[in-house]
Amino acid sequence: MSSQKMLTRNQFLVLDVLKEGEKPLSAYDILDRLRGEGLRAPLQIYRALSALIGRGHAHRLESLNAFVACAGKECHKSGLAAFAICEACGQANEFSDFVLRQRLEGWAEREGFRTSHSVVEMHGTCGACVIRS
Amino acid sequence: MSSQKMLTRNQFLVLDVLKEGEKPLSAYDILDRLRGEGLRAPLQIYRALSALIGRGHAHRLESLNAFVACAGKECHKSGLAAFAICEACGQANEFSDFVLRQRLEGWAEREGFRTSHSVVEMHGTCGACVIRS
DNA sequence: TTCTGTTATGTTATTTTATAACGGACTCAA
DNA sequence: TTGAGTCCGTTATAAAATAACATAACAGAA
Repeated sequence: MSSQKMLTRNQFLVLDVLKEGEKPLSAYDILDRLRGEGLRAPLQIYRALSALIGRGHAHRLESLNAFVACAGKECHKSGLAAFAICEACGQANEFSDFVLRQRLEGWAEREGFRTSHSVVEMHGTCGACVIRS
Repeated sequence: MSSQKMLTRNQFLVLDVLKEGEKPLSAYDILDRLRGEGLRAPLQIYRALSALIGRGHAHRLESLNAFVACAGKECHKSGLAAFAICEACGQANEFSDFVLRQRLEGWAEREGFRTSHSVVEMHGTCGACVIRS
Protein backbone atom coordinates (compact mmCIF):
# COMPACT_ATOMS: atom_id res chain seq x y z
CA MET A 1 0.00 0.00 0.00
CA SER A 2 2.41 2.70 -1.03
CA SER A 3 -0.17 5.18 -2.24
CA GLN A 4 1.25 6.57 1.03
CA LYS A 5 3.79 8.42 -1.07
CA MET A 6 6.48 10.26 0.78
CA LEU A 7 6.02 13.96 1.38
CA THR A 8 8.86 16.15 0.24
CA ARG A 9 10.70 18.27 2.74
CA ASN A 10 8.80 21.43 1.84
CA GLN A 11 5.47 19.66 1.93
CA PHE A 12 6.31 18.17 5.30
CA LEU A 13 7.32 21.54 6.71
CA VAL A 14 4.19 23.26 5.47
CA LEU A 15 1.91 20.52 6.73
CA ASP A 16 3.61 20.66 10.09
CA VAL A 17 3.03 24.40 10.36
CA LEU A 18 -0.62 23.91 9.46
CA LYS A 19 -1.03 21.24 12.10
CA GLU A 20 0.56 23.42 14.74
CA GLY A 21 -1.50 26.44 13.77
CA GLU A 22 -4.67 26.77 15.79
CA LYS A 23 -6.20 28.81 13.02
CA PRO A 24 -6.27 28.86 9.25
CA LEU A 25 -3.07 30.38 7.92
CA SER A 26 -2.44 32.36 4.78
CA ALA A 27 0.36 31.28 2.50
CA TYR A 28 2.36 34.27 3.69
CA ASP A 29 1.76 33.40 7.33
CA ILE A 30 3.15 29.98 6.60
CA LEU A 31 6.10 31.43 4.77
CA ASP A 32 6.95 33.66 7.70
CA ARG A 33 6.97 30.69 10.02
CA LEU A 34 9.31 28.80 7.73
CA ARG A 35 11.93 31.41 7.01
CA GLY A 36 14.03 29.79 9.70
CA GLU A 37 14.01 26.61 7.65
CA GLY A 38 15.37 28.41 4.64
CA LEU A 39 12.17 28.98 2.70
CA ARG A 40 12.04 32.37 1.05
CA ALA A 41 9.52 32.57 -1.73
CA PRO A 42 5.72 32.40 -1.79
CA LEU A 43 5.86 29.93 -4.61
CA GLN A 44 7.58 27.38 -2.47
CA ILE A 45 4.62 27.52 -0.12
CA TYR A 46 2.00 27.49 -2.84
CA ARG A 47 3.58 24.49 -4.48
CA ALA A 48 3.66 22.54 -1.27
CA LEU A 49 0.08 23.53 -0.53
CA SER A 50 -1.13 22.36 -3.93
CA ALA A 51 0.45 18.98 -3.41
CA LEU A 52 -0.94 18.66 0.11
CA ILE A 53 -4.41 19.63 -1.00
CA GLY A 54 -4.21 17.26 -3.92
CA ARG A 55 -3.52 14.39 -1.56
CA GLY A 56 -6.16 15.41 0.93
CA HIS A 57 -3.77 16.45 3.68
CA ALA A 58 -4.93 20.04 3.67
CA HIS A 59 -7.82 22.23 2.64
CA ARG A 60 -8.10 25.68 1.25
CA LEU A 61 -10.67 28.01 2.79
CA GLU A 62 -11.88 30.00 -0.16
CA SER A 63 -13.61 32.69 1.80
CA LEU A 64 -10.50 33.33 3.85
CA ASN A 65 -7.69 32.82 1.36
CA ALA A 66 -6.21 30.58 3.97
CA PHE A 67 -5.31 26.97 4.56
CA VAL A 68 -5.79 24.32 7.22
CA ALA A 69 -4.61 20.80 7.83
CA CYS A 70 -7.32 18.27 7.13
CA ALA A 71 -9.01 17.32 10.37
CA GLY A 72 -11.67 14.98 9.08
CA LYS A 73 -11.02 11.28 8.93
CA GLU A 74 -13.89 10.77 6.52
CA CYS A 75 -13.46 13.77 4.30
CA HIS A 76 -12.38 11.38 1.58
CA LYS A 77 -15.27 9.04 2.17
CA SER A 78 -17.82 11.80 2.27
CA GLY A 79 -16.03 13.70 -0.44
CA LEU A 80 -17.08 16.96 1.04
CA ALA A 81 -15.47 18.96 3.79
CA ALA A 82 -17.53 21.76 5.27
CA PHE A 83 -16.28 24.46 7.59
CA ALA A 84 -17.71 26.67 10.28
CA ILE A 85 -15.50 29.70 10.63
CA CYS A 86 -15.65 31.86 13.71
CA GLU A 87 -15.21 35.53 12.99
CA ALA A 88 -14.40 36.20 16.63
CA CYS A 89 -11.63 33.73 17.42
CA GLY A 90 -10.68 32.87 13.88
CA GLN A 91 -10.91 29.14 14.33
CA ALA A 92 -12.32 26.95 11.62
CA ASN A 93 -14.21 23.82 12.50
CA GLU A 94 -14.22 21.11 9.85
CA PHE A 95 -17.18 18.82 9.60
CA SER A 96 -18.75 16.56 7.08
CA ASP A 97 -22.37 15.81 6.54
CA PHE A 98 -23.71 13.08 4.38
CA VAL A 99 -27.12 14.63 3.84
CA LEU A 100 -25.52 17.87 2.79
CA ARG A 101 -23.40 16.09 0.26
CA GLN A 102 -26.38 14.12 -0.97
CA ARG A 103 -28.42 17.24 -1.38
CA LEU A 104 -25.77 18.92 -3.48
CA GLU A 105 -25.23 15.80 -5.55
CA GLY A 106 -28.99 15.52 -6.03
CA TRP A 107 -29.20 19.01 -7.42
CA ALA A 108 -26.21 18.36 -9.67
CA GLU A 109 -27.68 15.17 -11.01
CA ARG A 110 -30.99 16.76 -11.86
CA GLU A 111 -29.20 19.54 -13.70
CA GLY A 112 -26.65 17.37 -15.42
CA PHE A 113 -23.89 19.17 -13.57
CA ARG A 114 -20.73 17.17 -13.06
CA THR A 115 -19.20 18.26 -9.79
CA SER A 116 -15.48 18.25 -9.28
CA HIS A 117 -15.28 20.01 -5.96
CA SER A 118 -17.59 21.72 -3.51
CA VAL A 119 -17.03 24.58 -1.15
CA VAL A 120 -19.15 24.89 1.97
CA GLU A 121 -18.12 27.54 4.45
CA MET A 122 -20.31 29.02 7.13
CA HIS A 123 -19.28 32.27 8.77
CA GLY A 124 -20.42 33.36 12.19
CA THR A 125 -19.60 33.03 15.84
CA CYS A 126 -18.68 29.73 17.43
CA GLY A 127 -20.31 28.43 20.60
CA ALA A 128 -17.40 29.32 22.83
CA CYS A 129 -17.26 32.89 21.55
CA VAL A 130 -21.02 33.35 21.81
CA ILE A 131 -20.87 32.47 25.51
CA ARG A 132 -17.83 34.65 26.06
CA SER A 133 -19.66 37.67 24.70
CA MET B 1 -42.28 51.11 1.38
CA SER B 2 -39.14 53.11 0.81
CA SER B 3 -36.74 50.42 1.98
CA GLN B 4 -36.42 50.50 -1.84
CA LYS B 5 -33.69 53.05 -1.35
CA MET B 6 -32.27 54.64 -4.44
CA LEU B 7 -29.07 53.23 -5.87
CA THR B 8 -26.31 55.75 -6.39
CA ARG B 9 -24.94 56.32 -9.85
CA ASN B 10 -21.90 54.10 -9.28
CA GLN B 11 -23.98 51.35 -7.76
CA PHE B 12 -26.37 51.48 -10.66
CA LEU B 13 -23.56 51.31 -13.20
CA VAL B 14 -21.89 48.38 -11.50
CA LEU B 15 -25.13 46.47 -11.11
CA ASP B 16 -25.90 47.07 -14.74
CA VAL B 17 -22.57 45.65 -15.83
CA LEU B 18 -23.13 42.61 -13.65
CA LYS B 19 -26.55 42.06 -15.17
CA GLU B 20 -25.18 42.32 -18.67
CA GLY B 21 -22.27 40.03 -17.93
CA GLU B 22 -22.96 36.42 -18.78
CA LYS B 23 -20.33 35.35 -16.32
CA PRO B 24 -19.06 36.35 -12.91
CA LEU B 25 -16.82 39.38 -13.20
CA SER B 26 -13.87 40.44 -11.13
CA ALA B 27 -13.82 43.93 -9.72
CA TYR B 28 -11.18 44.84 -12.26
CA ASP B 29 -13.23 43.42 -15.11
CA ILE B 30 -16.06 45.64 -13.99
CA LEU B 31 -13.77 48.60 -13.74
CA ASP B 32 -12.55 48.08 -17.28
CA ARG B 33 -16.10 48.08 -18.57
CA LEU B 34 -16.85 51.32 -16.78
CA ARG B 35 -13.88 53.42 -17.76
CA GLY B 36 -16.04 54.95 -20.41
CA GLU B 37 -18.36 56.19 -17.69
CA GLY B 38 -15.52 57.94 -15.95
CA LEU B 39 -14.72 55.39 -13.27
CA ARG B 40 -11.02 55.05 -12.66
CA ALA B 41 -10.22 53.47 -9.33
CA PRO B 42 -10.78 49.97 -7.98
CA LEU B 43 -12.16 51.41 -4.81
CA GLN B 44 -15.06 52.92 -6.63
CA ILE B 45 -16.01 49.46 -7.77
CA TYR B 46 -15.45 47.78 -4.45
CA ARG B 47 -17.55 50.37 -2.68
CA ALA B 48 -20.42 49.94 -5.04
CA LEU B 49 -20.14 46.17 -4.77
CA SER B 50 -20.26 46.27 -0.98
CA ALA B 51 -23.40 48.31 -1.06
CA LEU B 52 -25.02 46.08 -3.68
CA ILE B 53 -24.14 42.94 -1.78
CA GLY B 54 -25.39 44.48 1.42
CA ARG B 55 -28.76 45.05 -0.16
CA GLY B 56 -28.93 41.66 -1.79
CA HIS B 57 -28.59 42.91 -5.35
CA ALA B 58 -25.34 41.07 -5.93
CA HIS B 59 -23.29 38.18 -4.62
CA ARG B 60 -19.62 37.58 -4.22
CA LEU B 61 -18.27 34.24 -5.37
CA GLU B 62 -15.57 33.48 -2.86
CA SER B 63 -13.91 30.74 -4.80
CA LEU B 64 -13.59 32.95 -7.85
CA ASN B 65 -12.94 36.37 -6.37
CA ALA B 66 -15.71 37.53 -8.63
CA PHE B 67 -19.17 38.98 -8.51
CA VAL B 68 -22.59 38.33 -10.00
CA ALA B 69 -25.95 40.03 -9.99
CA CYS B 70 -28.42 38.26 -7.76
CA ALA B 71 -30.59 35.98 -9.86
CA GLY B 72 -32.70 34.38 -7.18
CA LYS B 73 -36.02 35.82 -6.20
CA GLU B 74 -36.03 33.94 -2.93
CA CYS B 75 -32.45 34.30 -1.92
CA HIS B 76 -33.62 36.61 0.80
CA LYS B 77 -36.36 34.27 1.92
CA SER B 78 -34.14 31.25 1.93
CA GLY B 79 -31.24 33.26 3.26
CA LEU B 80 -28.80 31.15 1.35
CA ALA B 81 -27.65 31.45 -2.21
CA ALA B 82 -25.77 28.49 -3.63
CA PHE B 83 -23.85 28.41 -6.87
CA ALA B 84 -22.84 25.85 -9.44
CA ILE B 85 -19.85 27.15 -11.31
CA CYS B 86 -18.87 25.69 -14.65
CA GLU B 87 -15.14 25.50 -15.15
CA ALA B 88 -15.61 25.09 -18.89
CA CYS B 89 -17.84 28.01 -19.83
CA GLY B 90 -17.36 30.06 -16.71
CA GLN B 91 -21.04 30.53 -16.03
CA ALA B 92 -22.37 30.46 -12.51
CA ASN B 93 -25.82 29.13 -11.83
CA GLU B 94 -27.48 30.44 -8.69
CA PHE B 95 -29.91 28.25 -6.84
CA SER B 96 -31.37 27.99 -3.43
CA ASP B 97 -32.34 24.92 -1.52
CA PHE B 98 -34.36 24.88 1.63
CA VAL B 99 -33.14 21.50 2.83
CA LEU B 100 -29.57 22.55 2.35
CA ARG B 101 -30.14 25.63 4.41
CA GLN B 102 -31.93 23.64 7.08
CA ARG B 103 -29.13 21.14 7.25
CA LEU B 104 -26.53 23.82 7.80
CA GLU B 105 -28.69 25.59 10.35
CA GLY B 106 -29.26 22.28 12.10
CA TRP B 107 -25.58 21.70 12.47
CA ALA B 108 -25.07 25.24 13.67
CA GLU B 109 -27.80 24.96 16.25
CA ARG B 110 -26.42 21.74 17.68
CA GLU B 111 -22.99 23.30 17.97
CA GLY B 112 -24.12 26.65 19.30
CA PHE B 113 -22.71 28.30 16.21
CA ARG B 114 -24.37 31.56 15.26
CA THR B 115 -24.26 31.85 11.49
CA SER B 116 -23.99 35.19 9.81
CA HIS B 117 -23.42 34.08 6.25
CA SER B 118 -22.91 30.86 4.34
CA VAL B 119 -20.94 30.11 1.23
CA VAL B 120 -21.95 27.19 -0.97
CA GLU B 121 -20.16 26.89 -4.28
CA MET B 122 -19.91 23.78 -6.39
CA HIS B 123 -17.30 23.57 -9.11
CA GLY B 124 -17.55 21.32 -12.10
CA THR B 125 -18.97 21.16 -15.58
CA CYS B 126 -22.46 22.31 -16.41
CA GLY B 127 -24.93 20.21 -18.35
CA ALA B 128 -24.49 22.11 -21.59
CA CYS B 129 -20.71 21.79 -21.48
CA VAL B 130 -20.84 18.11 -20.58
CA ILE B 131 -22.86 17.44 -23.72
CA ARG B 132 -20.63 19.63 -25.83
CA SER B 133 -17.56 17.63 -24.80
C1' DT C 1 27.25 3.40 -16.68
C1' DT C 2 25.06 6.96 -19.22
C1' DC C 3 21.08 8.88 -21.06
C1' DT C 4 16.58 10.64 -20.43
C1' DG C 5 12.16 11.90 -18.62
C1' DT C 6 10.01 13.28 -14.49
C1' DT C 7 9.54 15.60 -10.34
C1' DA C 8 10.97 18.90 -7.04
C1' DT C 9 13.54 22.96 -6.28
C1' DG C 10 14.87 27.94 -6.04
C1' DT C 11 14.77 32.83 -7.69
C1' DT C 12 13.14 37.10 -9.74
C1' DA C 13 9.64 39.68 -11.47
C1' DT C 14 4.93 40.53 -12.20
C1' DT C 15 -0.02 40.19 -12.03
C1' DT C 16 -4.27 40.20 -9.66
C1' DT C 17 -7.13 41.36 -5.84
C1' DA C 18 -8.19 44.41 -2.10
C1' DT C 19 -7.73 48.20 1.27
C1' DA C 20 -5.74 52.44 3.83
C1' DA C 21 -5.72 57.15 4.27
C1' DC C 22 -6.95 61.53 2.86
C1' DG C 23 -9.99 65.43 1.56
C1' DG C 24 -13.95 67.35 -0.99
C1' DA C 25 -18.98 67.81 -2.16
C1' DC C 26 -23.66 67.29 -1.02
C1' DT C 27 -27.94 66.57 1.79
C1' DC C 28 -30.73 67.07 5.58
C1' DA C 29 -32.20 68.27 9.97
C1' DA C 30 -31.43 71.00 14.12
C1' DT D 1 -25.20 77.68 9.29
C1' DT D 2 -23.40 74.27 11.09
C1' DG D 3 -22.52 69.79 11.86
C1' DA D 4 -23.49 64.76 11.11
C1' DG D 5 -23.89 61.51 7.61
C1' DT D 6 -23.09 59.71 3.17
C1' DC D 7 -21.07 59.38 -1.16
C1' DC D 8 -17.38 60.57 -4.02
C1' DG D 9 -12.56 60.59 -6.08
C1' DT D 10 -7.45 60.14 -5.72
C1' DT D 11 -2.97 58.29 -4.53
C1' DA D 12 -0.52 54.92 -2.53
C1' DT D 13 0.04 50.46 -0.71
C1' DA D 14 -0.89 45.83 1.01
C1' DA D 15 -2.01 41.06 0.28
C1' DA D 16 -2.53 37.02 -2.51
C1' DA D 17 -1.15 34.40 -6.43
C1' DT D 18 1.33 33.19 -10.59
C1' DA D 19 4.62 33.49 -14.80
C1' DA D 20 8.88 32.49 -16.51
C1' DC D 21 13.11 30.59 -16.16
C1' DA D 22 17.02 27.81 -14.61
C1' DT D 23 18.90 24.08 -11.75
C1' DA D 24 19.13 19.77 -8.97
C1' DA D 25 17.88 14.98 -7.77
C1' DC D 26 16.57 10.74 -9.08
C1' DA D 27 14.41 6.56 -11.19
C1' DG D 28 14.34 3.51 -14.90
C1' DA D 29 15.70 2.26 -19.78
C1' DA D 30 19.29 1.59 -23.00
